[in-house]
Amino acid sequence: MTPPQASPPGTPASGETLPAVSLRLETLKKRADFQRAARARRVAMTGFILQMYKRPDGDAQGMRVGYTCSKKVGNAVARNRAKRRLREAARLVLTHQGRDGVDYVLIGRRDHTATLPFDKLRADLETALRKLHGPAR
RNA sequence: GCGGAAGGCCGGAUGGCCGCGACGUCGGGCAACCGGUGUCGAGGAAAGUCCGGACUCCAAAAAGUAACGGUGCCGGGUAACGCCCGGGCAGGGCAACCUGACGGAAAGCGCCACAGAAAUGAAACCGCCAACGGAGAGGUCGGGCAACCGAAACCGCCCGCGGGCAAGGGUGAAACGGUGGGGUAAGAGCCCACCGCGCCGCUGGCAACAGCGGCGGCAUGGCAAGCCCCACCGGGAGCAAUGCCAAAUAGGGAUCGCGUGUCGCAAGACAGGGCCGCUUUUGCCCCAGCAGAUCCGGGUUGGCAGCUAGAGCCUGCCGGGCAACCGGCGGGCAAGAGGAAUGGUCAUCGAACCGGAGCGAUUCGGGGAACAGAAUCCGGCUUACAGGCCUUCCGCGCAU
RNA sequence: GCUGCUGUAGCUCAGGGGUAGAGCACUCCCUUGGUAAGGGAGAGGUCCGGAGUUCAAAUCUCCGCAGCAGCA
Repeated sequence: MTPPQASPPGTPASGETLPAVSLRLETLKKRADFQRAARARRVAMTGFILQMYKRPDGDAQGMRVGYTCSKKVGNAVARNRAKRRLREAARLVLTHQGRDGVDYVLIGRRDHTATLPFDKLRADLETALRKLHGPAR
């Protein structure tokens, strides 16, 4: 999985100083990445649970996002809809406020992810990001 | 107008902005890729995975057969089906129409609890009947004025013995044809009529079957979604199949099987052995310290193909057919993801539903769409589903 | 996606056409100074749901609904 591409040792691996630059979103696909994020810091909101894993310095650059909607969320329609709304929220928020070198995982919740007003969902994501970015040091 | 039956269709619409997936194309870049642009992008059930196929692998195929499984009125349609169409029969409905796992119980085995006399070649609990024997309280007969005594031909009762009968009773889901009449000691298909049943013949039909006639004289209780018999069909596994590339690990261990002939220098040939349950035929493999089978352990949880044009769907005309469907000519449509694309938002219009006004047509405000998301692909079935539209038909009521 | 298996008392399971059972747990009583163990008595069921076959279905058949497992 993800062979290390050995970024130049001189590069400062801090994406934390450039929040205004819009970053490309890469989708998380490997099971191992999800499991690693699941052990990391998290914050729960009404519409979702956000997990954030800071990859070690020297790893590949770029921000990655994963989405998880298990069978607990509902049937196939509810799961897909929840995933799409999370994806749209991530596109609007994380491209501006996300950080480089970080894996985010958004987990859908039963009933709320698919029905919450989108503005609320988006605002919650911003709040959750502040909580995770703030005290983490 | 009210109530109902059948078949078919739709199942939110239009537009703007920002995004997503696939393919094509243009530009930039050595390349990874980036940017622009065009086209296409969920369903009637995409679902359940219940049937049938295509396709792939198990080495391939044919014939027969055993076991196992499936189907089950008849005929047709189809690549095939447990599907569809038409017909028959049975049941339901006033009708339109609907429903039906609908072969065989006189090949065999098995089961039929409880109750009941008896649960299937009948038997006989209560009961019915005549004869015989007994008894002698009643009627009766004889005697006597009467109390009473006696008799046993008749009527009825009681007891006994061996017979005849199965109509009636009661039990049960079911009791060895039903109803009526004759008949008899009492009864009984014992006889007769009708109905049912069975057999035979004729007619109609490809057939299931129907109609008519004759005969039999009741023999044939139910269950085959119990075993079974008969007819027909079926090899197994599944796209996470399967093939290829790359990476990685210790090419590890255990069990089973063969242990090998003749000719030939050899190649090979012939025996022999093995290979989808078995047999046969064709075919393929083996002859070595090995190759084979099964299992355990270890590694990888990457990429590409399979992967979307096929018995395809829709439709116009013509032809065949009652129809399902088939044939011909023409037109149109047709997603291909892979942690898995259809989303977000705004505007306009909007069905159900809720509230107000009105006798009502209607109108004002609120509200903002059911079940549900392609995962190899087709044909069906089944299940879920707010609401709406169209066509045909039936019954009742009113008018003519 | 594909393929299997299982649903019976609070829990673990029997029963495979004829009145629903066992063990543990629960309630009450006995025993003990008290508790456990032991003994006795008792309560507890839409047999996952709906149709069908049958006189009769937890059992046989069909259609659903849940839960669990396996397969790259």
